[in-house]
Amino acid sequence: MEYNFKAIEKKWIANWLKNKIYEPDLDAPRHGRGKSKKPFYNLMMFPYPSAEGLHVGNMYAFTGADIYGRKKRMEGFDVFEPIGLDGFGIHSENYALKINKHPKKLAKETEKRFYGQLNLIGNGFAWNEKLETYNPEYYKWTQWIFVQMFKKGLAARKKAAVNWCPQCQTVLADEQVAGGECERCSSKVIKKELEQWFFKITDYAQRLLDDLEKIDWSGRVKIAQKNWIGRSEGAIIKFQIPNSKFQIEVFTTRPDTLFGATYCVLAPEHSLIKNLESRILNLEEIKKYIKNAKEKTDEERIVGGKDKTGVELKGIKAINPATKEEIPVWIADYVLAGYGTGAIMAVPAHDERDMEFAKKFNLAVSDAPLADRKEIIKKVGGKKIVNYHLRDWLISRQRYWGPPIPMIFCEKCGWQPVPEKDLPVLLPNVKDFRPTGSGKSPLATIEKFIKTKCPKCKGEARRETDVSDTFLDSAWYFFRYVDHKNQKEIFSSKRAERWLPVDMYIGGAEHAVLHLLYARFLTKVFYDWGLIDFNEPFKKFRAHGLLIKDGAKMSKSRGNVVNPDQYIQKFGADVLRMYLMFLGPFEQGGDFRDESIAGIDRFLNRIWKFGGKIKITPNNPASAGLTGQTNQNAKLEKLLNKSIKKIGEDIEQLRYNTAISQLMILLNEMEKSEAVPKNIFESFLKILAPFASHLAEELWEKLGHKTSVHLEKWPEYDSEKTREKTFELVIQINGKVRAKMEAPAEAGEVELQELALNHPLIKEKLAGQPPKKIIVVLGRLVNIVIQT
RNA sequence: GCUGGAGUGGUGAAAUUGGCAAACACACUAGCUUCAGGAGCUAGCGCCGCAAGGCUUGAGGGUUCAAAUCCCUCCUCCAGCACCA
Repeated sequence: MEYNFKAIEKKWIANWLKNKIYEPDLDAPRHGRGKSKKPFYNLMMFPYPSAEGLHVGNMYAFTGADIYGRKKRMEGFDVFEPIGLDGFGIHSENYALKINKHPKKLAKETEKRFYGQLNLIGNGFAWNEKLETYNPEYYKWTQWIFVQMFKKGLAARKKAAVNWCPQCQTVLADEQVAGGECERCSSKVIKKELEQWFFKITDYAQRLLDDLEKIDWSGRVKIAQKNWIGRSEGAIIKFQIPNSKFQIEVFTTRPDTLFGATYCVLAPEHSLIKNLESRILNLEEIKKYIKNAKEKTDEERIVGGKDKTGVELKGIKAINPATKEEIPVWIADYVLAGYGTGAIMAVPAHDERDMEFAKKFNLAVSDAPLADRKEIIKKVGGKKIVNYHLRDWLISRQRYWGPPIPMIFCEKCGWQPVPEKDLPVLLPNVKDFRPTGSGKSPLATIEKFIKTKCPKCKGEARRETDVSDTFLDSAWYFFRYVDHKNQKEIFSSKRAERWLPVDMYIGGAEHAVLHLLYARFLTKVFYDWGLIDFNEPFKKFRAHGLLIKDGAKMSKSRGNVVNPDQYIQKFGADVLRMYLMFLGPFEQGGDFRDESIAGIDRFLNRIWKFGGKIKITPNNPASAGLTGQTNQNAKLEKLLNKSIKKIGEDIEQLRYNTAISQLMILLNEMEKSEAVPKNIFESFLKILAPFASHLAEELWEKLGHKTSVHLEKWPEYDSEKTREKTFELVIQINGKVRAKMEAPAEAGEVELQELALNHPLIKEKLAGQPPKKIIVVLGRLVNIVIQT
């Protein structure tokens, strides 16, 4: 009978749903008591639903995560594997703009489509707990978080030069600018001076850095976060401006080079410049330079970096506190306003950039010796400080498709949070959701929305019209999964205590300094508020690799994006799942090539045929007597035990490619048998089950089982049975293989040496020459070293 | 420039962490089979060589009885950060 994957997969998807085999009891007591099992929160990064449908990259990530979860379930854990949609935000909204469909309408359609597809990929999702970030039941709590942040002093409005994407017509957080381009639409980002809402993630910089030590995460992601936080230790040193009350405060990591500081440089935005205006002799020139610098994009400032620009503040000098010499003061845009004090002391002898600048403008270069690192700061009245590269999280977005920021401005009382009882602030259903281009959100055009009462004085007031960053939605969704219907509180502490923190999290490395950093931040904030008793959200995180097609990353612009639907249609979900996992190590990614799917398709068909044809003998092969078949069974049993061990270890390390190859080796061997003991075939189905979830289930049922193979216990291996009685002894002469022979596994050094020296081929090669040295590696090889 | 990671057959990749390089597949070749199809089965398949044999893990050197694996020098590719003082 042909393997009818369509019917079989459909049958089991319905069966699993009906029997709720992937729905843990979220309220079960923690563990130990009664029948409740140990909880295991198996999380994957929820997708943002683009209308093109599920990307094969999503399926790759989800399959890898699901296999891990399925094994944990079989190991006796109560596995919780939720799914949802990150449907609010610029990505979804930009697509809505492109096809000119209202985001709300589009969301309903993509939701249906995505859930339909996700239902077909063979994952063990807890469908009852699904959530979408654009539902008021969800974003009510996103807004609640904002209100608490404000009340606790962690949300504040600041005027700053912020990133502005001219295409998306909104501001962006630093983390959402990659190489000077908008993370979403790849437009060049420009700087704008605007007043915006920020979350004070910088208050948590040190904790975010320190706690990286205690979590089990992919190394590359930890390193990326560490670099992003960018701690550097240094000092602030003051340079007095003669005949004035002003000083230039500079930040340096090398105070010991102070003697070589031959000029100072201020960032063009530096506030001191205004104070000194009356004394600047070339004020016009300076003003022109400042104006120019502000209009440059980041890109221009960086690319222009090779050719530094700057203007001297004529009439202004500064005194080097170490040498007491008067040195010139410049402004230049190679000094950044947002880092350190926005001013530097330039030491051309020890800094390439300063040297470049000095050369261009013919400034003095000093080769003064280094000062003593320990004392110098005190001597010149400086102070030690720690600086971070991390900036505060810019949370405002001048867009439509997000949770309105729940704040109200009153002329009398200032900014007031919307009272909790009035949440959610519903996103109004406007017709024109397009960005206005005026620097304001589309909500700013809706009088009815804006006009409100001040919660404090009840006077006339207006609402904030910006929405919050979509990364706020996704920074806490894993908390909500455990209690997504709760409308009284963000989540119950009972459920959080049972299920959180997340045991295993799998997702893309591209979120290293975005989602993964924000989620850690909010978790620490929740901890400080007493909502939870842990301060890291994900105990274990593994970044999966990237799927490549035709040698390049899949992207719409290249037109090489693979949609899983057609493959599921043609081969079935099991084949696609296994094919994706067979491509290469999960954490490394792989090259998607149509032609190689055939190998997995054949493999699963062979399993199917084998399951239909084989004669199955009773469990105990020893009782069958000493026949040739028994020898074959003993061999099979040994291979099975080895396979259970290897596949178990491979899954634990996400090395699914080698686990699958071991399954193939096992099938190859089983096919050589005329009859296979029932217990061996059953074990094979169990270790196959995490990979080919439907096929394994169908064959399991065919063996007469009434319950799901996915609820079976993961087989144990007998280490006694993985051990061979003999091994192939490799005999080398001067490190080159000259002969091989069977040798007893127990053989000692002397015995192996004897065996090697007496081997006819070796005897011939040696021709009576005495060995200089003999190295014996037990259970492996003998290397005979002779004179050459 | 800085920080990580990686370079192994025609292709995707394995290699018990210093012990037989190329497992498992794809593609290819030959044969069988077939109501001819992108099906199934069998065998072969790193390179040179008729063979014995020799060579082979980006390049070069080193350590070792033994190196894809450790050390040094260099080259290439990928990812992230980048005028952060």
